[in-house]
Parts: sequence; structure tokens; C-alpha cells
Amino acid sequence: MEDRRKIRTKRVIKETFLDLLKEKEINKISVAELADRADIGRGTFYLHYKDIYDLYEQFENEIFDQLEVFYDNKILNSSFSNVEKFVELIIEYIFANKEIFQILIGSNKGIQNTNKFKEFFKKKEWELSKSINGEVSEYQKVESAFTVAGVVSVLEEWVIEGMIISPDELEKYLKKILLKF
Amino acid sequence: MEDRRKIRTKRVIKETFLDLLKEKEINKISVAELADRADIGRGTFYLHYKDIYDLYEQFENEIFDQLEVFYDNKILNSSFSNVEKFVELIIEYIFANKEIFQILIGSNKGIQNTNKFKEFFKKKEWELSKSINGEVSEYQKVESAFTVAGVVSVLEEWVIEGMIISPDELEKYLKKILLKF
DNA sequence: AAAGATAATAAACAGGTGTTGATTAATGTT
DNA sequence: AACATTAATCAACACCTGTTTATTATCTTT
Repeated sequence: MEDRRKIRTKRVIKETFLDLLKEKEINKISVAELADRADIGRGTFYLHYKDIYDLYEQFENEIFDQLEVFYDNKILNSSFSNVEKFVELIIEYIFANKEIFQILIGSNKGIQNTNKFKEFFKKKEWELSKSINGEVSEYQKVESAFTVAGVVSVLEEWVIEGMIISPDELEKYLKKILLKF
Repeated sequence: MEDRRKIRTKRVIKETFLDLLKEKEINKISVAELADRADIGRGTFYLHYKDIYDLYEQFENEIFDQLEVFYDNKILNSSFSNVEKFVELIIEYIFANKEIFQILIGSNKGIQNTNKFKEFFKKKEWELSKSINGEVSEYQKVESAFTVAGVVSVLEEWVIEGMIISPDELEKYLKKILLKF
């Protein structure tokens, strides 16, 4: 996967896709229109992606891979790794990349919900709790599902509503809530 | 809206749709196939619904309207109205109608997320908190978004995973969590 | 620089979408 | 029972989908 043509094509597809996402919801975007705008043959699109949603997913995956790299690097240099640190870092990253998250989460509305956010937090939550507890009780599983969904939903609503309150404010609130657990 | 033909047509469409949902995911269901199976003209479908997702939404709305009727009736005969009672009633209702919720939430996976569940809980949560607090602080809003998402997600995962733990067990866990707030 | 590999293309395919207009049939109202 | 309303149907429309085929262009390797 180092052929220049592939790289160029995928790049122009992603760029055009982002432009279109700014204009309309994902379910209104057709492969035909995208290919036309990107000046590639329609069939070429299918050489790289199953359909528009597949393109969306791969795009989303790339963003969250980047988020993970950022998180893992920062957390290594941190003396203590806990949920508080997680909240800090994630909020920092989202705020620094607000445009992309607004497009991603915004277009998410109305359709689709693999919910990468939830998956990501679940994974990190598990990595944290693994190091602490050996066995996990049924109750702990439910509690964990609860907090994960809670944090993710708060973050999502914060982004969707245009980040009206400051990152610091949000961080304070989330930490206060998580103190209860 | 009392024309027998309309009622009959919408009924057969909904029945056929449910059958199809048991067989495949919603994004694999075409209007053509549905119309064919239901023995109606394809154009007739569009007399009643915008597309398959519109049909899904209207169907979902009907289910949640029924849930609301159930809830409101029960809560009236209850001496105290609080989050605990909410949890009890919702779990009872979902469990009593598990087939429909499994199809609804199951087909939800992979696509779509208006999330009627969340909307419903939000609404009820607001009705409850309205009667208690006059002003709502920014923190309270965040806390409320957190608990709503938490409860809904726990319920959804319970349904998707096949309701492995008993309704009583789940109720106990959720109440224990909500005690913290 | 030439050869072999592979990505991009255009054209055609059967099928689906959502809409329209003309026609037929069923329904509610008087 | 006759009439006006309105639902259902059918065929046709332009357009989109996902796949395949043969052909051309562009890359990587040697």
C-alpha cells in the first residue's frame, strides 16, 4: 500500500468527503457526487471503499488512532494513570481538534452509531481497571458500563452544542461526578 | 385518518417490516422487497413513508408512546415519583416486551441512533427534576446528561446481550448506582 | 530504460430509489 | 343507492448503486 496513485486517490476522496460533510448530512452524500467532485471515476471509489459509510468508518478510525497515540504518549510521562488524567487528556485533545470532532460527531447525528467514542473509552477504562482489580463482579461491569456511557455522552453533547462551557469547566464537572465512583 | 385502506396497508407494511427485521439488518431491507412481500405496489409504500428509516422511526415512536402510556398510568397510582420508581417500571416494561425491544435495539446496531431511549429518559428526568429544583445549574445539567446516558446505555446493553442477568438483579444494580447522585 | 505489476478508467449491467401522471377501485357521506 | 373523495395501482422517469469487463496509464523494480 505504498503506490502513489492509491495514496493520491484516497487522499482526494477523504478531502472531498470532508468538504461534503460540512455541507450536508452523510445520508445525503452519494458516491456519484463525491466521485464527480473529486474528479475520479465512480468505479475507482469502490476500489478503496465498500460504500460511503465504510469511508466514514475508516476516516473515523484514523482520527481515533491518532487520539490513542496522543493519549498513550502523554499517559506514559504521567506519574499516575487514572480516570482523572483520562478526562483531562481527552478534553484537551478534542478541544485542540474541535473542527474535525464537530464534523464527525455532527454528521453522526441522524445516522450511524458504531460509537467509536464509547469503544475507545471502554478500552481505556478496561486497561485502567485491569491493573487494579483481578476479578470483576457483575455489579462492577454494570457500573463501568454506566460511567463509560455517561462520560462519552457528556463529551458528545459538549461538542454538539458548540463547546459553550470551557474545557476547564467541563473537566471540573466530570471529575466531580467521577469522584462518586 | 380512518380510511380502512390506509389502516390495512400500514398494518401489512409494519408486519412485513418486522418479519424482515428478524431476518436481516435494516440497511439491507429495500422498499422493493418489502412491497413485494407485502403484496402492495412499491409506490404505495411512498404514500405512507418517506423511506425505510422513516418507517423504522414511526414504528419506534409507536412503541415508545405505548411505553409512556404504561409509565404515566403506573406512576399516577404511585405514592412517590422518583428515579427509583422509573427504573422499576421501565425494566418491567422492557422485560414484558422483550421480543420487540430486542428487534428494535438489535437492528439499531450498525446504523441509526436518534436514540428514542435517551430522549424518553431525558424527558422523564426533566419532568422529575422540574418539580424539585427551580433553577438548574450548569453542573446539574452535566450531571443529568451523565446519569441519563448511563442508565440508557446499561438498559440497552442488557437487552442486546440477551438479558442474561435478571430484571431484579439489574434493578438492584441501577438503584445502587443512582443512590450516589 | 524496459518490463512487469497494478491502479484508474469508461462503459455497460441489473437492480434499487423516489417521484409523477393517468387510471382503477374502494371507502365514507349524503 | 349514487356521488364525491381518496387510496392503490401501474408504468415511466431520471438518477444512484455496486459489480464486471476490457483498455489505458502510471507506478515500482530491476
